[in-house]
Amino acid sequence: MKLSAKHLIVIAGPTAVGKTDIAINLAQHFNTEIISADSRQFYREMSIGTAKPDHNQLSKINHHFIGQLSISDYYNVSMFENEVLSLLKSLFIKYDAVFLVGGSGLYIDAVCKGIDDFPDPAPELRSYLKDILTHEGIGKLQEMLQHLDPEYFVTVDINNPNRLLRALEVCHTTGQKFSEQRLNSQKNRDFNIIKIGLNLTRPELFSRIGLRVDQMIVSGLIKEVESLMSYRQLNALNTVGYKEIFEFLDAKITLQQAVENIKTNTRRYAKRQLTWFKRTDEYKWFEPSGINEITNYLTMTCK
RNA sequence: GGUGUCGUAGCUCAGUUGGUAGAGCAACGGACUGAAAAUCCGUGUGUCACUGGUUCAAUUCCAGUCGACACCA
Repeated sequence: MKLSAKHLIVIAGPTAVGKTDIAINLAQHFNTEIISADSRQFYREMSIGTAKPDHNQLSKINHHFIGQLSISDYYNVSMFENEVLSLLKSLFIKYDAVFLVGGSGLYIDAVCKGIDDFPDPAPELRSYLKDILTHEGIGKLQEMLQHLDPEYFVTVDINNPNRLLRALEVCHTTGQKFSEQRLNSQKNRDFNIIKIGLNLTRPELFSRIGLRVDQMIVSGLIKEVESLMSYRQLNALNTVGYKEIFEFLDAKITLQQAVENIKTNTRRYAKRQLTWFKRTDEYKWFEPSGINEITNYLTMTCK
């Protein structure tokens, strides 16, 4: 453990487990602020479908990185890392502990461990490579990568277009192999990091997901999605809760089917989140009802 | 009440001319360093309704029971 008196307390866990409420309680108890690490709550146009904290919740504790972007803004993990680090610098002047709360594992890891620096690829390059994918298929991308970076080619998720596009993008932009630049280096942070994971039994979690999706419909999800219809091609809207309602609005499926699909896709998302967080033993796991245990644990650990 | 059809995985269904069974979806497991609520990979989880009979062997053939549906009364 570092000698620094500053602590970043991470609260992670699957969607719908109850992170928002717990984090607010804890932030009140420790008298501090919350940084959100939720890659879809960044967007101000998406509220109901992302289960953003409501006005009442936001008024209790200062939240950062909620609704600071528009869905048409370009954004990525590296930008998040830099912005959070610079925000932390100023928050740690006022507070000894700050909470980082969310379900986006990659974003949390970028803040905690850092991410290798790559130059930003030109937007034209990205669309050029995407065109190749669309018109010539993934085989062509595989061929290109095998030629440009044979080392990465043998370890890459060969059928995953996103991985191939990214590697090619970096190779082309830098003129060097992706594998030579992706060092997976761990950056040192001048604050201590404490990681808390929240989880429930599967039946409890799945039941909460079902209830929350039903509640979203009641709260006006359809209207929210309808208002975004003309932006549907944007990446931010390639999101559970939005893509299914688009299909309903296209009259491709019934509302009932759309709701079922949202529940199913949310369950799968929750499972992927758990896979991410469980692959390290850095998290100390609690049930969301165990607020007292968490408070005690944090009080002890922060000393 | 009678006749007929059906009963196989969580769901929808296929199949076995008798050698204990397989698809889709769901589910489960995993990967993942600039799209990450994205993207990708892997895995059948089963008293073949029940009870008997025939047979070396029955999920398959036969009988009965139960259940579902349809038609006739």
